[in-house]
Amino acid sequence: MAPKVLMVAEKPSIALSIASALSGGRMSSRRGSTDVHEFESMFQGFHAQFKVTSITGHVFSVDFPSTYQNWQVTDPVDLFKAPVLKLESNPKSHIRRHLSHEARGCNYLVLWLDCDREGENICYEVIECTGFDENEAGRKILRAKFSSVTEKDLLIALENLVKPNKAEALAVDARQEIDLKVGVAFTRFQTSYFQGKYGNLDSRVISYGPCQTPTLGFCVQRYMQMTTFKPEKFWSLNLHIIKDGHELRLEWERDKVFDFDVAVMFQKLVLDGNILEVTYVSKKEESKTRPCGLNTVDLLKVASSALGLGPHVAMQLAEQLYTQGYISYPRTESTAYPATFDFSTVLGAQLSNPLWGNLVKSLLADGFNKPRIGSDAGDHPPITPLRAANEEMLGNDAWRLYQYICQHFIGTVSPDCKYTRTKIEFAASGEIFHCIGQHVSTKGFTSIMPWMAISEKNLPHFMKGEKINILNVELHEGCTAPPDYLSESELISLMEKHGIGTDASISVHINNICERNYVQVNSGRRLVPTALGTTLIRGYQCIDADLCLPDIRSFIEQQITLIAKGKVDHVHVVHHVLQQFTQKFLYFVKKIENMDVLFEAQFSTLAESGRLLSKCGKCTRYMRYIATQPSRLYCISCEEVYYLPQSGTIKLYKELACPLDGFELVLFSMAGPDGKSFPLCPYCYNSPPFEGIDTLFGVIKLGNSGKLGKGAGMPCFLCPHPTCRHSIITQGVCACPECMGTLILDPVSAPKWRLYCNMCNCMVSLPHGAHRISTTGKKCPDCDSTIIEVDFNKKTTPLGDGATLHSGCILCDDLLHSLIEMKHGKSFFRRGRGRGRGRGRGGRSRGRGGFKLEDPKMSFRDF
DNA sequence: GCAAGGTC
Repeated sequence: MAPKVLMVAEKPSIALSIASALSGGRMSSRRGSTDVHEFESMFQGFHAQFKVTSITGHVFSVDFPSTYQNWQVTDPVDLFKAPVLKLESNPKSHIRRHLSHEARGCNYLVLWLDCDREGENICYEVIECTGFDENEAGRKILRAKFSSVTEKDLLIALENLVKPNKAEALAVDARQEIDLKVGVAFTRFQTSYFQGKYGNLDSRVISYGPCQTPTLGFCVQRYMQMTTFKPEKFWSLNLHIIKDGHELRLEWERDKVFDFDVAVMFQKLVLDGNILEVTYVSKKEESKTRPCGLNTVDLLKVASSALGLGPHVAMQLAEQLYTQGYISYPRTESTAYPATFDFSTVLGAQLSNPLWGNLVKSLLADGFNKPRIGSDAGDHPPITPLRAANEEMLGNDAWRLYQYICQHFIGTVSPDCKYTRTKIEFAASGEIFHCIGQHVSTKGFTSIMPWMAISEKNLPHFMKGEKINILNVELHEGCTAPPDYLSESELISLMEKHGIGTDASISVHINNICERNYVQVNSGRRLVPTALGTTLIRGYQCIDADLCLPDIRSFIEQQITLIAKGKVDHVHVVHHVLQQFTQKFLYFVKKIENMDVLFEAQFSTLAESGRLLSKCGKCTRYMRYIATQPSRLYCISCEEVYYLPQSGTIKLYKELACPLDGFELVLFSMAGPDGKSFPLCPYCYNSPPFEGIDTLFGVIKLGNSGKLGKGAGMPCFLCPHPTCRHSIITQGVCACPECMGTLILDPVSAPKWRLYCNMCNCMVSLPHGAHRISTTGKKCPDCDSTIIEVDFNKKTTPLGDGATLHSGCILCDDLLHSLIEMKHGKSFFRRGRGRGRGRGRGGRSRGRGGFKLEDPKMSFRDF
């Protein structure tokens, strides 16, 4: 039987290229989690059946077990020693199931992941999913090494399959674990510490990361240079002459001096001599070289500085252009084209362009230049256009980005720009002056990239030894100026230089520090650090400057490189690095007050922030509501913070209190005109009373998304399952007749509903056949308790035909009594003992306490 | 609620 070969690529586009190349275009494709291409061909000397499919980047990502997920319970320092789980990154895409299914019955697994460390790591993720075993007899795992996806390179790779490199994969495992533990530990600690003290930090989370923090560090460093800059006055000489009827200004060789008297002395010296002699005339052929291929970092820099598009947006647009087939893969480090690159075809696609079609035509006719040799990172070819496009097809921003990619590509195959540079030097009383002229002979690539053009400057003719009269010598006073805020483009260069982030992640880190409110993008796309950003960096500098220096990333990289090279065991390296970071963390915690004094000077404490809103259940005093993110309540006397759901508004809810803890309920309304509202208890929201349930009285998940959103409703808090149809008595405001505690609808007994009170463990049965219980929002005129509605299902009701909806007060028999009696002849509820809403506060009861459904003594009245 | 790295 013909052997079966499963091939897996890192992304769908590569799987398609591989299948087309190996099958000669004769394959069939079917849809799956990712597409599968099937064909038959020769493999290792045999006729074989091939399947080529792909994943979409990493299949797994690392995280902590659920026992470490609670911020209140877990001490961040414990995270350094915590176990780490690999979980499917995107469970909904079912990549794992897909690979496992496709691998069934296959004899060979060929891994076509990108040829870098991350790719090597993903190889082992794929192996894990397919169930292949390296030591298994009869099944083989092979790795294809390729530097481009041209047919030729892919066929060569197929002939030279190797084994995947475990050491490189382990280096990535190490990086993942270190990044996770360090990032999460510091983030949780400093978030809890500062959010628990200050009210106007205006960031949901005070994050720390070995990439994002040094990125912020660069912005703040420039800001510090600006604020500490001391301007200095300087003076220079502007010397003018007239030659062939043209006035000409000459540059002073000394440029500027910082002493006024010295400047005046030079001015006098030159004026007294009054004659200028040409001492040197040079004329040189110069050239400005055409660009190398375009990589991601250069694209992002141009997008920011010339097109005004931020890196995050630029990457989104590039991604869109790529998936629509207008450009090649946009995430690459390489500026060198592969040897087999087909320039004519790429150029040919641009012939129809109205702006540069003619230029392309002449390049194709006259023979275009081979691009300059750039650097080959072994990942993907430089970014080039593929299909022709116009503005209508792409939309303005995508079109401008596409246009640049085209111009750059055409530039790379155009001639260099050639020009003549003339320099004339003059002397006057021993002082040297000069002027420079430029004349372009070949525009070359600057025709298509006009912003790179050499400016023409014609000079009159000068002869060596020629003497010229000085027209005047002006003393110009200037002042040194501080540098401007760091531009995005400069930041990208710094990140690249220091190895912070990768081509794919640089834009993410910059976006992160913006979203966390550490920097703001100013006009001209310059990054202005916020008070929060500068305070954080100044704080790290006070405690441990390493934490915000780029070396922190290079240290990790250098350590894991030892693993990749097989020099040190990965467990040892991880242990060693984490031990160092644990020490740094403990020292940071110990010295946090040094950072805190900076925060104190900059921000308002929680006690000074927000406004009084709702009562604390512990001290019964009003708590302050802080609306800036993260929105929360702060009790000044208890010094406790209660976080609230974000992105919405909060107001007091009917002055009702939660029966479990006495905290006043608040109403959360989601943002937007149709935003739903949910009542919630601030205490329960922060520490859910029932295990596995997000919160009592409102909020949180419903629907498949598991998030608040369109279609979300109030869940049954007894049964957290999203499809549970049990409703709770709305907002739980019906009071228990015994103790005035809130009665909770018990779905366990459905369809024979019961209400139970978990304060006093009593229970009230409701009529059999009731299929919905809810509150009316109306109050009983007698006792001020809430009137409930009992909706009976006609078919099952023992009450007889016509029984539909009954309203009544749960405390005051009268209303309910009379209503029910009309149909039934007896009351459901015993008369309540108390009247009014006074309620003793019991201890907080966790879980369902002593409530026993089957215990008849507990039953208030078993109907 | 948290990192950084893939990719869509």
